[in-house]
Amino acid sequence: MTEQEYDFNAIEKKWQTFWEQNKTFKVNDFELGKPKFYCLDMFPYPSGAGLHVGHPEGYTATDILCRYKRMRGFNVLHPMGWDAFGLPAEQYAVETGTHPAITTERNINRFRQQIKALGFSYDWDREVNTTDPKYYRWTQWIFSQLYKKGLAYVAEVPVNWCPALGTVLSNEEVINGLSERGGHPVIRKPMRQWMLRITEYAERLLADLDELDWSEGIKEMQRNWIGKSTGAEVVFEIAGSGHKVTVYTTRPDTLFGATYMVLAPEHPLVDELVTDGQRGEVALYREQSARKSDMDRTELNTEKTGVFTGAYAVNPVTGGKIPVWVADYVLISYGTGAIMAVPAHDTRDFEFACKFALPVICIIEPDGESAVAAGVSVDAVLAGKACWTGDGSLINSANDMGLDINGMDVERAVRTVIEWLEGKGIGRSAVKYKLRDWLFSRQRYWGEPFPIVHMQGGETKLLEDSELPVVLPELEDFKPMGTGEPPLAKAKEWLDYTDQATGQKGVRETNTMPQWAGSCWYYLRYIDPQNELAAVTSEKEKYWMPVDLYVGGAEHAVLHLLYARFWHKVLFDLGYVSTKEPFQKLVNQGMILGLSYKDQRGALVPMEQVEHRAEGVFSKLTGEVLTEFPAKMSKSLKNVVNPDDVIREYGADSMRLYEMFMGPLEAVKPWNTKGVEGVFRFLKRVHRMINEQPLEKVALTADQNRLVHATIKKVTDDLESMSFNTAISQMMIYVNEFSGRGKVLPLDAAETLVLLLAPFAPHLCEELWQSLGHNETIAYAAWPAYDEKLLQVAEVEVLVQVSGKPKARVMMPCEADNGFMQELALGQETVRAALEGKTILKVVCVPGRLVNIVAK
RNA sequence: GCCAGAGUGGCGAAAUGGCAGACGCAGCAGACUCAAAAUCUGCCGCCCGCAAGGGUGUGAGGGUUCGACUCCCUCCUCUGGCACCA
Repeated sequence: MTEQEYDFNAIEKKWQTFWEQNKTFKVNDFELGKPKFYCLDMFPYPSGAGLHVGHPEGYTATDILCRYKRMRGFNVLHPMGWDAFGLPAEQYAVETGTHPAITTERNINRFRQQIKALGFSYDWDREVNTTDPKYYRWTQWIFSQLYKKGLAYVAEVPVNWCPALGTVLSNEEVINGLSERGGHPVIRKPMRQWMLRITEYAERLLADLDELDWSEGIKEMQRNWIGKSTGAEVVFEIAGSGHKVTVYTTRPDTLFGATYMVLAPEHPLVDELVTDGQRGEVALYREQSARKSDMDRTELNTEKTGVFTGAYAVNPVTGGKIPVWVADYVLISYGTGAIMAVPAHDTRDFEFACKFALPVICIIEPDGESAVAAGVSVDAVLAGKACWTGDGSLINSANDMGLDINGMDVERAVRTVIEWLEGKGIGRSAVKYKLRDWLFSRQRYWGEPFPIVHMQGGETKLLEDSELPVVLPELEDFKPMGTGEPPLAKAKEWLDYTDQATGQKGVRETNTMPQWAGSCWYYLRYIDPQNELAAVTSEKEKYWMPVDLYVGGAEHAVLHLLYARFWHKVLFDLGYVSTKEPFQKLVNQGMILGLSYKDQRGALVPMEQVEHRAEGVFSKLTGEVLTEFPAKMSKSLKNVVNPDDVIREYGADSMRLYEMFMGPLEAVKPWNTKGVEGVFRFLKRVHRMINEQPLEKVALTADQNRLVHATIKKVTDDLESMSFNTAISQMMIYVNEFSGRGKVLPLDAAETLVLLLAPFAPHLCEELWQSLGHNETIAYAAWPAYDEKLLQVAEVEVLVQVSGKPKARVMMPCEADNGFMQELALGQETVRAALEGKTILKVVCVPGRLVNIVAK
């Protein structure tokens, strides 16, 4: 055979064209006799910067799995699309006047071309784009369903208003009180907003997590976000007035230790309760805390503030009067916006009580042992000089109204107090969640319009399904008004609406939906992307759902995944989808970091000032020694790796293989271009081996056969568990064994390798498969099977240890029994020498592995 | 502060109770070459030793076990998330 170079460029172009022209990866619904496999990637936001090396990591993993599943006879749904609404395109439009639709289309084309260059086996006929009216028509339709079900409502709520950007921002877009883009200050401002009642689904969103095959870490993050707590609501009377205040507490057992009460500054009863003497001070305090930005709130975290209202509440178990304070460490948005303060057993209350000299009454004697472990003095707690939040024994907790919990532990006391309160009708057990309703409107242009019209009569009208989509109007000027009025308010003609039936006039809703909307249901649209009569037809939905595997970055651990689950559950309740949960299995790929450098003072040094020498890494400017460390890729450090460059130099197959070889998919790992050269060498070797070594139809030796079957087993098992890195290692071992200049290569060994490697390096393997004489694509060739019997060896090397120290290695039959092993081991000269003058206490035999002789 | 995850050679890592460091990168030595690239061969945790060999070693300390990177307890460090949620 003639020498051929591994021309990855020609090979990759050839097969990408082949797949495209032959629609190799077009998938049909309802394939007979094939199990389905729905494998989903988190679709990208097509930014102007193009793909970075993080995107292909997850995409490569899913592509390998999809190609493997096809070879195993699965009907595989593997689609791609674009999450294209969002702020960057709109900002760009404001700056340049370029319509976001144009920017978006340009970016999508770039992304599509970059993704195709990696040879992913997507069914491109199912591509979706959230900004396409044919798509967002159904996003609007789902909103209609939410609205009809009473899950969408308008409320005046405080939002993150950024005056510099002239828009509200979501909580995720605000970092330490500054806007994520531009770093402008953000203030709280009440505005009329659309909200979605996600809180109504809090319990199910929490409970159904248990059935999902997600990492415990992600599930725990969702649980914490939903933040369920159980406790009690207790009614306190305000002395000398008819008012009652309900507080929420998780520790009703500590009621005897409640020495004051705190209301949130925004609590509606503050005005009613405040005494004339305190009115001025309270008003001032409320004003101050209302003005506090998010940044102030986080920074002032440490120091507690508050003022006395002058009013007193009556502790319902002691009958004692306790002062009512106003303080912003109590949040109006959680619980009832009012608390009973138990400084002896709550760290925040303790801090506050110390600062304002409020009484501290200990009513739980700490467990001695746990107090010692926590470094807390029991005497100090009993004297009210220290705070104890752990378990213990109740003291000073009895009254003459039939309640006595002295001596009980916390758990029993909680139950007893709740029963007592319920009996008296002044309290009840209660469940609270941290989860808040979802602020669902934005004052932006580049988002889905709401299917809502405000009629002249004041009525809010939901548009008929036949009136969808409400298409975004063309605008010349995308700038926000600065008043909080959305840019759509400028689309004068579009705004006017006339009801076809009644002739009534109205004005369209000018807010748009947040970027999350489109991504809440895209996995359903892939199933039936062209359907103009429904978001998805029921038969197809039943066939494909749920998503069997969902892969994406952990940055969406809470929000996207929670929002999508919420919508899915609503659609489930309405009978539009057949599964309770959308994503059965979820895997989060770890971030790929760039190599970064810092100088002696710890200052970051950009890549272009870094010089590599044999002795180490130095700064080109100062000549000082630099330290290498992995950090997030960033424009400022100039350490962003562009996949295009990698593909140009080493090819898409090397790029794919390297990203999988770096380490476990879920681990965070640093990029090292030198590593790409390693897998590139491996692929060159495979290419050379099959093209240049004499290929013969010869029988494999027993050792070769064992390696072939062991490799099939290892690669198969590793693919099932998504351990791509070790599967690649095994194939390297295989190639190291079979390759060599002039060495005869058994045809079976060659074919098996090409089949096993095909999901990882599909272009090269299609080419090699063809050169091995196959006319069909390898994409649907049968996955090799292994024979467990061929993995077995007649004899194994067994390690003989004396008291744990290796002393000899002995070949023994695999099925040797303990007696035989022991005898053989004791017969070894080195073993006998080591046992000289010692008594054997015990012999441990592990068949096929080792013999350990314990002697003294 | 709370929750989760992770700490193994110069580097990415492997081994989930049985010979730590497979596989790869970098490095060193050699072959081929006028030379370079590519390719091939060998070495490659640390310490002592010319070597044979010995000692030591998976963040630290303790425990369970014939045997621990792996299981249990305490602590330290790093990463991610949440953060006055009563």
